[in-house]
Amino acid sequence: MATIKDIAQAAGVSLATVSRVINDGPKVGKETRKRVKRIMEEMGYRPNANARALVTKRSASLGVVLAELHDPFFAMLAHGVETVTRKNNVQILLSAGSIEQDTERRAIEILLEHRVEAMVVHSKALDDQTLIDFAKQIPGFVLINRYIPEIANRCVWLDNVTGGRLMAEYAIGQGHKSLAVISSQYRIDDPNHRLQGIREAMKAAGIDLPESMIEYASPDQEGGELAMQNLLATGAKFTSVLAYNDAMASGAMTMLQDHGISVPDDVSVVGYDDVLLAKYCRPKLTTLRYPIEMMAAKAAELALKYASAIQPEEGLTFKYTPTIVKRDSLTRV
Amino acid sequence: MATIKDIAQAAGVSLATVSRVINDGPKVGKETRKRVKRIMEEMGYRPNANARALVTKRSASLGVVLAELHDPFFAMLAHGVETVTRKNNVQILLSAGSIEQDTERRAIEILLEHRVEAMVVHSKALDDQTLIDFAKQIPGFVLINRYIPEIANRCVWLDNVTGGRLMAEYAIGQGHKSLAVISSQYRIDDPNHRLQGIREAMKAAGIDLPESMIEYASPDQEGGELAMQNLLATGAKFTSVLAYNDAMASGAMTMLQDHGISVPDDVSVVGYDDVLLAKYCRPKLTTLRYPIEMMAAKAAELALKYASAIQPEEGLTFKYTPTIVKRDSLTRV
DNA sequence: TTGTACGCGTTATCAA
DNA sequence: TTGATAACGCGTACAA
Repeated sequence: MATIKDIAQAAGVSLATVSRVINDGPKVGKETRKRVKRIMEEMGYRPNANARALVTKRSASLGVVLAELHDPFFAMLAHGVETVTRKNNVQILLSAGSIEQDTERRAIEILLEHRVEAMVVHSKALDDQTLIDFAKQIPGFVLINRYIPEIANRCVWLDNVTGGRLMAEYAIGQGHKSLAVISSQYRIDDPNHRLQGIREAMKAAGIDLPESMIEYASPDQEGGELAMQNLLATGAKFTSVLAYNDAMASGAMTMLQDHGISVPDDVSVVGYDDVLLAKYCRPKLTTLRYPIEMMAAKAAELALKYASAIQPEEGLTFKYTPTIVKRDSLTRV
Repeated sequence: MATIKDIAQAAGVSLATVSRVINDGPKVGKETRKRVKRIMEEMGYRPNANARALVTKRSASLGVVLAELHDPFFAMLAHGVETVTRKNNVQILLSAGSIEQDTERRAIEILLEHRVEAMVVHSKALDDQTLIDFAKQIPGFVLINRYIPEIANRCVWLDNVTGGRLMAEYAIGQGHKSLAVISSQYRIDDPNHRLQGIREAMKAAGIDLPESMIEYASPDQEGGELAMQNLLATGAKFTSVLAYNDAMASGAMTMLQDHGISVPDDVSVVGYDDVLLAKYCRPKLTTLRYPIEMMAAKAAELALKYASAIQPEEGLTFKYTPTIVKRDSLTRV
């Protein structure tokens, strides 16, 4: 591949001049500029981003750490980031970290080695201190879906406690008095917070939530089916089910329907996340909107801003609150 | 950030020695190696991937060009690529190209500037010749979801003609004699090929397919609803509908149900792609499995292989054929 | 076993 | 308006 040197030679000028032409720098003769451009074209010249990054210490790339790409949720996240990187002419460097300490740390380190300017990180496995250390070390380091008080202005997160509360309050407001809950078996913050919110709302309404009405399973369609199966097996009575996410809600609905139980006429179901399938499944899912795409865009903007020497103000906070999306899977009782 | 020079100084050795330690090179004293490693650890040293790429002319990264990340289909594609890059310790550099000539070309050029070793490209807008030129220029250039005879061994693609034929043959085999078709309004190859396959199968069965039984709309849920609405409005009679993809099929089912028409009892529906929602929607969608994840993994493997000087044999071809996934949206009639 | 010195492709500083 | 030239951080012959 042709280098700047080849171009200079072919054009009969110096490296410096070519460099100026490439970067639209000033002080280049009109004629010279034209000629150099033509030759670059002819020789199919492409600037070497690596060499450039080396000398400028800026890589025009933003790193993204996430778990599984085929999860629609992460796809939305990536898309949110992409909308802002595109606007800023920045490339995305992906690093997958499958919710394990070692791989998550490694994912971050790899991005560091590539000297990405900024970084949007979705980490559930690493402990607070490790992330705080990274944040101190990397100006453009922003966490998404996680809140750590010490680095609050680097966190873009969803208030899951309020989210849980909203789910329960809505169901209760629609007359439901006996609720079941389907939660995730992974004891990370998210399910804990959502559950906490649900508990708060139910307590405020004077409704009991015995542990027997909570089922834990893997946070996907199969988990939802399994959890519902277990719930039904206990013979417990309930008029509505609050699920950890839409996939579980969908699984729960399937299992209910397989048992000849109508949704929402016999049992109502509420999801969480509002991913694509919430609109596609039947009945359409009443759920909580998790504005992940918007949040991811915000995170990317912040990361880029912080990276370009604009240091964060101390008091800032980027908390988002989910909102109820009323569709067809919950009915008044 | 500490450089190799800082480490050398701190450890009282030369650059070369440190470099050898980093790359697990031979001929380094056991003691020295240990000491250097300790100091690297202490100083938080991270090799600079850009500098390394510059001198080795290898970037340990694979570029991916695709349209929209939030489309589950592309999310699967990205995931397929990711499974093999992970195994090979290669990073993914993303470049989105939203099905427009200029952005697609630009996306490829950007990856080129980053000197990615290999490239998996999903391009629908660029013309054959442009892609052929890129392929000739870049050893690790592989196309996915597209077939160009001149560079057959760089193409990983799905046989959509056969796919269309399979859909129609299956419906016909189940006794359906009056079929409607919902196609995409974008006149790119994919819908054309699928339609062609459908026509072939119907012709072979001696069934007519008048143009009035084909509706064209945008290839998403809304498009599916709209197309079905139009179909119903014409008053035409049909016992089954073949859709361009699962999203359209899902939209069509919704619209049918809204009109009190039962699926599959009154009208059967067949999708294409077998994305997540095919399992989630009700009734579960009978559809064609598009093994995009496997294909993407294959493409990534090929790209990496070709990039590492192993040049493709001439005769090779990477054609995949979809298969029918029988679920609940089509019934015998 | 270790060190020296050059080159990778580019930008940026200083002269001319 | 242009041109030398010194970095940038690293790998690697070659020498010691």
